Formats: sequence, C-alpha cells, structure tokens
Amino acid sequence: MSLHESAEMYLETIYTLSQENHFVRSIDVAESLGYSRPSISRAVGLLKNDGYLSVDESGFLILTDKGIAAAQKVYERHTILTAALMALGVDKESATEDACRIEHVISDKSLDAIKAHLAKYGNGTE
Amino acid sequence: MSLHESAEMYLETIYTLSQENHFVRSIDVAESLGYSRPSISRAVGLLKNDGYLSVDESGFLILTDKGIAAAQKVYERHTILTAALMALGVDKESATEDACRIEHVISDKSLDAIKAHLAKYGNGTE
DNA sequence: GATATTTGTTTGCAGCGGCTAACAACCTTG
DNA sequence: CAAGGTTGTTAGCCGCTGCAAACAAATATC
Repeated sequence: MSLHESAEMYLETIYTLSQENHFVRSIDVAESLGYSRPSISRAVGLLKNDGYLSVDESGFLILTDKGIAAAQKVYERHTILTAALMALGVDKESATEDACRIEHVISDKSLDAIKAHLAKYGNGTE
Repeated sequence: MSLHESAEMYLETIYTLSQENHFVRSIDVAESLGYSRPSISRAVGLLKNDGYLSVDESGFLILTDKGIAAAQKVYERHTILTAALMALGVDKESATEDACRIEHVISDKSLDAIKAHLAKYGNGTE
C-alpha cells in the first residue's frame, strides 16, 4: 500500500524532528505541522498499523526501518526540490513551501532529471 | 473564493477541449478526464454557480471571461512546467503528467522563476 | 411511432484529512 | 494529597472529490 500525501508529510516531519531532538512525541509533530492533537493521534495510529513506526511506553515515536526509508526518500526529494528552486532564484521560504507540496506529487523520473541537472551545474548559483 | 485543484483541472480541460472542438459538452469532459458523468455534472454546477462558465440550451459549456482567465492561467503553468521538465530530459508523457499535478500546487514565485529561466536559456535544449 | 441509445441529473455512499468537544491519564506543584 | 496543566484518545462533524444506481429527457434508429 503506497503512502498517501499526508502520511508522507507526517513521516518526514517525525524524521526531521528526530534528527533535531532525538525524542519526538505526538505533540511535537502537532506543533511542527500546526495540526490538532487528534489529527496526529489518528495519523500515528495509521502509521503504526502500517509498520512505519512504533510508540514506546513514554509516548516517543520511533520510526521503523521501513519508516526511516520512506521518510528519507521524501526528505531527499524535499531537499532536491528546494535546492533546485533556490538555484533559480526563489527565496528559501518560498522554495521550501513549494518543495513541501511538490515532493508528494512529482514522479521519480522528473525528480531524477532535476537531481542530475543539479549535480552537473551545481546547487548554489545560476 | 480561490479555486480548488479539481476545479482548476475541470476548467483547464474545458478550455483545451474548446480549443480543439469548439463545442464542449459534459460528456466530453468526462471522457477526457476519465471521470463519471455525475462527477462532471456536479463540478459544472459548482463552476456555473461561481461564475466560471454557463451552459447553453444545447448543453454546451461556455467559459465566461472569468473562466477563460482562470483556465488560461492554469494552462500557462502547465505549459511552462511541461517545457521545463522536458528541457531537463524528461519524456513528454511523464513531463505532462507531472505538470498536471504540480501546476496546482506551485507558487507564482517559483513558476515565474522557472519561466524566466526558460526564457533566458531556451525551452528545447539543455 | 416505438424502441434503444446517449446524455445529464439526483441521490446517496466512501475515503481522505482536517477539525472540536470531551474525557482520561499522567505529570507537577503547591 | 489535592488541584491544575499537559498530552493523548475517542467520538463525531465537515468539506472535498471521487463513485454507482436510478431516473429523466433528448436523440437516433428501426
């Protein structure tokens, strides 16, 4: 079963938060995404059911290997898209916001093409 | 009230079909998008309510000025995104599919940056 | 003119993905 | 230990956007 956009977003958020804080609870995800606690609660339940994470006794969210792999894939897309847009002169904030939406809908083919282009022509200048 | 993604897609489809055929009915939109007739029926009703189109006695869909403007905007985005992806070496079909999804979520800022880049470096080669 | 096909509408369903309200369980702290 | 804040869950709502079934109206065909 492939991930819905929202699930990708939750995984990515948990992943990046866990790199910053090491311990991630539902409330952290809620605050980071600006969503309500019930929304996170449901999403976490679904992700748990689907084997993307587990929740320990203290309520910390632990990504499984499957969860980490999925999150990293989304995160990489995010990074590439942000870099590509910034290379075109888009400000960081707009580039990040757009990357956040595009990362869920662009194909691997197109993403790879952008990646290859960045690799060839650099990521920081134009 | 800003257009939802689905509404943008309907408008764009009606617009392109009306350039090819001159007369566009609901059924044409249904076949073009691969949606059911009821889905089109409801969408057309909503677009009509919001002043994007009218339906004449024969059932032909007529975009209003507002509808044309909105459709053209989406279509232009589609064209630019397709060209940009193809310039990166993405095949036409994939580029078109991705453009179809990205066109609804990318910001004007990023779109303008891509447009400017295409204008500077051409649309067909890399 | 009768039947059949095409087209559009109405009704109601389903999944997704937000939300609030209310409750429960767990701190924490006076 | 009692009171209050924090966090998570449950229940249920709503809008969006697809769907199918069933009906209605118009058109085509025999």
